[in-house]
Amino acid sequence: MGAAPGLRERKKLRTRRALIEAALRLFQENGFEETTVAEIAADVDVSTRTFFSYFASKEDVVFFDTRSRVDHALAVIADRRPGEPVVELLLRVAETTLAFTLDDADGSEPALEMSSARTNLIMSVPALQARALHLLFDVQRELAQGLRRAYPGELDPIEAAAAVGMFVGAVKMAAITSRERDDPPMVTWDAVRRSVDIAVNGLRSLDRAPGDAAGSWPGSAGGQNATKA
Amino acid sequence: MGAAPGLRERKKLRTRRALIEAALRLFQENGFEETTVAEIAADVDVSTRTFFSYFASKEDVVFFDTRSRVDHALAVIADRRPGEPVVELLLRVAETTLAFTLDDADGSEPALEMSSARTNLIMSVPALQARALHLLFDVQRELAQGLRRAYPGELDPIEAAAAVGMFVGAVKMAAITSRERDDPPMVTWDAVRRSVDIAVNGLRSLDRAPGDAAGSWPGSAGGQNATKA
DNA sequence: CTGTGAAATTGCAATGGATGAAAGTAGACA
DNA sequence: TGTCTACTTTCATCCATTGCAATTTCACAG
Repeated sequence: MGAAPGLRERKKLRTRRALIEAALRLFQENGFEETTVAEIAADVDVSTRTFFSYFASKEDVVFFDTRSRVDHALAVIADRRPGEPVVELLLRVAETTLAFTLDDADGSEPALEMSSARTNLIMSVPALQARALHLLFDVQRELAQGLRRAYPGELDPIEAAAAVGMFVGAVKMAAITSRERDDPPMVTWDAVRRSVDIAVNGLRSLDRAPGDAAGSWPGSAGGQNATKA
Repeated sequence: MGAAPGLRERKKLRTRRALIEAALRLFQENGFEETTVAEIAADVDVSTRTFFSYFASKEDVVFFDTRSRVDHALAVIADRRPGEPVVELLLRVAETTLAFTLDDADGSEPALEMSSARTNLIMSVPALQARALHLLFDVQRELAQGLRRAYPGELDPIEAAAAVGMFVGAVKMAAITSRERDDPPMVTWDAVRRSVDIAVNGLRSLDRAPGDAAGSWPGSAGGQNATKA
């Protein structure tokens, strides 16, 4: 790979990171809308104009590490195991992506703590919410395309799109619903598992007699945590 | 309901409609970004400031009829038939909402033609895409809540959220994927039906031997249209 | 070293969306 | 007819975002 990054590159990386850190800190301390791009730039001692040569918008700083995570997921899909069912692959993508994220998505920052704070920030700022949803949408298209390529002749574009859409859709709504109720991480985690079960087994499974075994993930709580209805 | 709308109300309605029509027309003719709010306002002979007392943002004019459609869907959910399975209800919500939309979502406008042109506009303008996704997200939360209320004791918040998320997610991605390839309406329609089938039967159903009967909607083409993979 | 070209940064001006405040105007209503 | 109130208009201002031209800073060949 690239041997000598070169001063220029290093400097750019440093500036980028500084902008990210300053931005996230200021957003935390003073709020997103309250913080102006000028302030962020000033904090890093660059011109406002420079900020926009690093990020397309004020919102985008917050999602600085999205790309690497998506690429990771796409890689897993591209390397799908021969004969592996679509469900299995999607499950594996979810697992590994999470692991990758918790590990160290980019190359710095205390992933775990920051991740949570950032999620709160995103959920509480409409503009960020919108950006996140838009980003997620584009990601889904990429995933669907990757899935299609991984199963040539077996999965048509519509099926791939629907599969990704329902999987992501289920997890997204479940996760958000859980976080909204201030569920502790473990409970939210279980909510995600359950939503995956539902996606795997279909909407029909919701109408079968409750107490119906459906666990499809190793370690699933079994889909039975009757949260306060 | 309200008997005499009163001149004041009528005038307000008229202004609102005029703004919507002017905006959509200008967006069509000159493009979304190219059109300024000032131009729209000028076209209707009101101040720019007034525009913002009718719509929170430039984007929002485009989604003027979303509210009524959502309310319609929520009404269907609230009136769910006793003993009706969740899947059935969701299917029915989709059906009736579509019918309602084609009919006459608001009270004017040639629903069909406009609908398509508007979708194209939305899909081609990032800002509108983002707004649409954000709106859809909020809608999903409302639907999930409605669903939860419609099945007290039978559906916990997570299940309701996951159900709505996967259903909407599947349909959204399938529909968009189809439109992107310029599929004719009929084909797109079939794509939606197939995505519903997948959501109903679960991701597992994708890995079963192809040619597996799965039609769950009256008139479904059978989920077999092998679109050019 | 040193010149030179490419890449990055900066300053500056302008556009346009969005909001707050004060003042004006016109229906609603007694 | 004369308020009361809702809706508009003006006016001022903030701030994100972008284009442009000038300037600075590396990378690199000579």
